Amino acid sequence: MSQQHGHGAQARLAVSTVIFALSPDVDGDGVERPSLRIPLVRRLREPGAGRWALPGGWLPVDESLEAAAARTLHETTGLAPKYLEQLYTFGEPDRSPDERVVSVVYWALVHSDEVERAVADENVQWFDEDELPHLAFDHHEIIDYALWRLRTKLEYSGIAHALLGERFTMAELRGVHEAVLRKRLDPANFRRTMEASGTLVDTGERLAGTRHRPPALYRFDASRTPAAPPPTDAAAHDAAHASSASHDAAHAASASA
Amino acid sequence: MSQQHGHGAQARLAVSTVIFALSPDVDGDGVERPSLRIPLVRRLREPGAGRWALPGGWLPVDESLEAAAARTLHETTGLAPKYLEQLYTFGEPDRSPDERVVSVVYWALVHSDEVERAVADENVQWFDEDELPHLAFDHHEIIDYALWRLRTKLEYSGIAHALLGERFTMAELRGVHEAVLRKRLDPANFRRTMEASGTLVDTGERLAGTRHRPPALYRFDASRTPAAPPPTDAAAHDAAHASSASHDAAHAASASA
DNA sequence: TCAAAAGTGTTCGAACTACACCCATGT
DNA sequence: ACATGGGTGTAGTTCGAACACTTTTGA
Repeated sequence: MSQQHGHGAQARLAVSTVIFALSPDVDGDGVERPSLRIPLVRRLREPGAGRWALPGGWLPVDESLEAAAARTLHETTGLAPKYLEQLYTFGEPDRSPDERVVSVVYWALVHSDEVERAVADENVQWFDEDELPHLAFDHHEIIDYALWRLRTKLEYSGIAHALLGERFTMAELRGVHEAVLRKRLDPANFRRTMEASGTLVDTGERLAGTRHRPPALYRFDASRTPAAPPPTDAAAHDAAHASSASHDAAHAASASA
Repeated sequence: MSQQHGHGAQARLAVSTVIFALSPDVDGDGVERPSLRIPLVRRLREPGAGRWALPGGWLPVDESLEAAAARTLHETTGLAPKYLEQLYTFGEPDRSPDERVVSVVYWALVHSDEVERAVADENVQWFDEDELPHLAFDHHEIIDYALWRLRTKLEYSGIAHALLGERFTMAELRGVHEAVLRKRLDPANFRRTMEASGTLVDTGERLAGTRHRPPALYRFDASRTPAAPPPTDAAAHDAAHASSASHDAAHAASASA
């Protein structure tokens, strides 16, 4: 029952992404606390023309959800995400004034290394996490949710490195945590916690040019990641690292009774 | 760019639900360990006709995602879910042989009180969690993921009660945890952990008719639930309790650059 | 030699585990 | 009275927070 609606009266499927990156370190010496930044695009057509919105687009019939999110991200920022994960699917019937649109939303983390190359013109701008403009639709709620996810996940998972470059100091890594969690962390305890996680590798190199004692440079070792969740491969919610394809799996609607 | 595809070449949107309930307690005295059961429907048409699949259907244009999941659940089991939450959206292009189908999957917990009334005929059957039949599409992966979610969430959230009735003993609640987590729990420590969570209320009543000392009956107090996540109201992933509407929010595809 | 961050050691208390033990009821 | 789960007490352990302290560099 209630199955055949014909292909005409369907909701349209969109994919959007909440992209996070760190503000460039002003001094380059790690003294300044970095802040979280999010790129938004200006809507050029109705509904919501002129307002800022999340980068996204309609889902092409032959493209996977994750691939669409990655493409969107690249088209907007010019960068490749180091981390990409499905966030939630928003689909209230009344969210878009004209037609029914269901949006599968992803969230992404981008290297600070490459942020300098980021696109930014009059229609694409990066906003500070706590200085967001008036947004189209309910994109503000979506971003709030993505921020909550990021903060929650940071506390039990080693994703902070995805916002840094290949090599980083312990202080830089701590700076990411402090910026995201919005609170100071004890350097001694932070170091021990990270070392205990076993996901960091001391490269042997040290960062010269600081005003004082040169800190060790670490890199993240993905192979040492704890245990990944059992489900659909990279399991979307609590695993892994972008790029790895096939988060998604098949399914088709089934008859009821 | 890459925006207008026309309304013809779209993916179709389906909603499915993984429903969990406890097997009826055989003896009624809580001695038997209950087990998790999942209702499946037999597909009547191609593709995958004859195979078992998750209850679900096409998304009507004017129905919210959650409402569609709840309706599906009711049509299949004849019951109302006590807990309903979005799980993940599956959308690989090749999952369904004929056309592109994107499925928004929910998971639900159902009262054991009402499970007796559950529908079950030749096209709707309840299967034990570890005795699933050959499933259509990748529904097995989806169920595995839902099971992982259930187990993970049980450990930090008080959702176990949603599988029981209004009033329950501490041993029954522990039985749910043991059945879901597949391991024995220390009765003393379990009791203290639950009492410390502050979400249980002693009704003052006691369960008579047991072979020995009558245990106290508790009920769950939703108002004492810890702090709900900030985002979109009930916040889908880590909050809340079904029924409460408006998980979802608006969004429409936006132009890029 | 001094400032400042890198990095180490130690103590404290909360939270969880294991397990001994008493309590109340039906038979 | 006794078997059986209901329910309480308590000691050991683990883990993170707090903070004193030593090390290493540039200026």
